[in-house]
Amino acid sequence: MARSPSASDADHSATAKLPAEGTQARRFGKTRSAQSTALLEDYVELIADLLAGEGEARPTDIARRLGVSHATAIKSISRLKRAGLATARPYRGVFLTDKGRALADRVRVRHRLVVDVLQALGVPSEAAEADAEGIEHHVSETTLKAFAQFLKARG
Amino acid sequence: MARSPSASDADHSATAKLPAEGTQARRFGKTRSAQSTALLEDYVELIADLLAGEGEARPTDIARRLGVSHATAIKSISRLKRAGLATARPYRGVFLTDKGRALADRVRVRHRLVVDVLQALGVPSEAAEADAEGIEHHVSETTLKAFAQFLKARG
DNA sequence: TGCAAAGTGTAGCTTAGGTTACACTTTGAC
DNA sequence: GTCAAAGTGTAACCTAAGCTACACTTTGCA
Ligand SMILES: [Mn+2]
Ligand SMILES: [Mn+2]
Ligand SMILES: [Mn+2]
Ligand SMILES: [Mn+2]
Repeated sequence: MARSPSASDADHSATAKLPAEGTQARRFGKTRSAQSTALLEDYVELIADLLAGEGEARPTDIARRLGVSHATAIKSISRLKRAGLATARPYRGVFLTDKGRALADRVRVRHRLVVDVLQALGVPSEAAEADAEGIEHHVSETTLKAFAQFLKARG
Repeated sequence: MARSPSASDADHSATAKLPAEGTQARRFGKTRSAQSTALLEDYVELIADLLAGEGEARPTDIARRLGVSHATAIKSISRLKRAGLATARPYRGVFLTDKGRALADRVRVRHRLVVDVLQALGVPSEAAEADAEGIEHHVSETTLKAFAQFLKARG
């Protein structure tokens, strides 16, 4: 088609609000990759909590808490194993590897921080908890630092 | 297996940090459904921006800005059509329906607000823009109101 | 001691979202 | 006017994540 120059060249756009193509693509790409790790993060966080709270993490408990079928949970646990985050033997519950425990720790801290910031901004606690469950996976290290700073400065 | 009572009954857990099963399941379910609309939201927002800035929204431009192949963009545009958010005729670009425009407006306002709050918290602008691209899809109406309130109160 | 209920695992299906490869339109430039 | 390059559409394939249905283990309790 040999790309018409009429509406696309340079920056003479009406509102001048579109970011550079590559910049925008990089941002969306980051978001997509965050989504692909979100599920792993939620699983390891939950498994760590169950292990700490109940002494064991069983597929059915995990499934019930996530609101999915046990079959779905079991398949995701396989993905955790493939990713080197968890171990599990048939009928014997799920455990975290060192790597899984390390991830769970980071994820738990981040979750807490996101909830605290939301509440500091005046978000009611149930909304803060619910929204944090999704937001946490998209908060970069840079943003995390700013959050910590903000909470500290604010007492 | 008849569920052993030993470690699961009541609330006598060690750390007492786990939310009620149903509450937690509801939160995770909300997050999952937000993820399923995130892609639609990003597409309509981008299409609206392209229409405003360039006068047209073509599959290849959309694909380049999202950082995906044009084939992927075209398939997602089909999903937008199925959802009643967009129209498109072969080789003729993409347009938004009234519903699509309305969604784009809401999404743009929300995107802006999230970026502004992040920056107000001290997040550098590129990180704010990048993180907002993911965060925005998980911000509830309740949280949105709190954000607006916070920005107003703070000048 | 056994057996039913609960839990676990697997198979088969679906949708979403991504890819590459290839064929078909469109259109600006010559 | 032609025609090549750019854009568009479609097919075939992949993985992730969800589901239901069904078969197999485990284990508390009668
Ligand atoms: Mn989460
Ligand atoms: Mn979490
Ligand atoms: Mn977005
Ligand atoms: Mn956005």
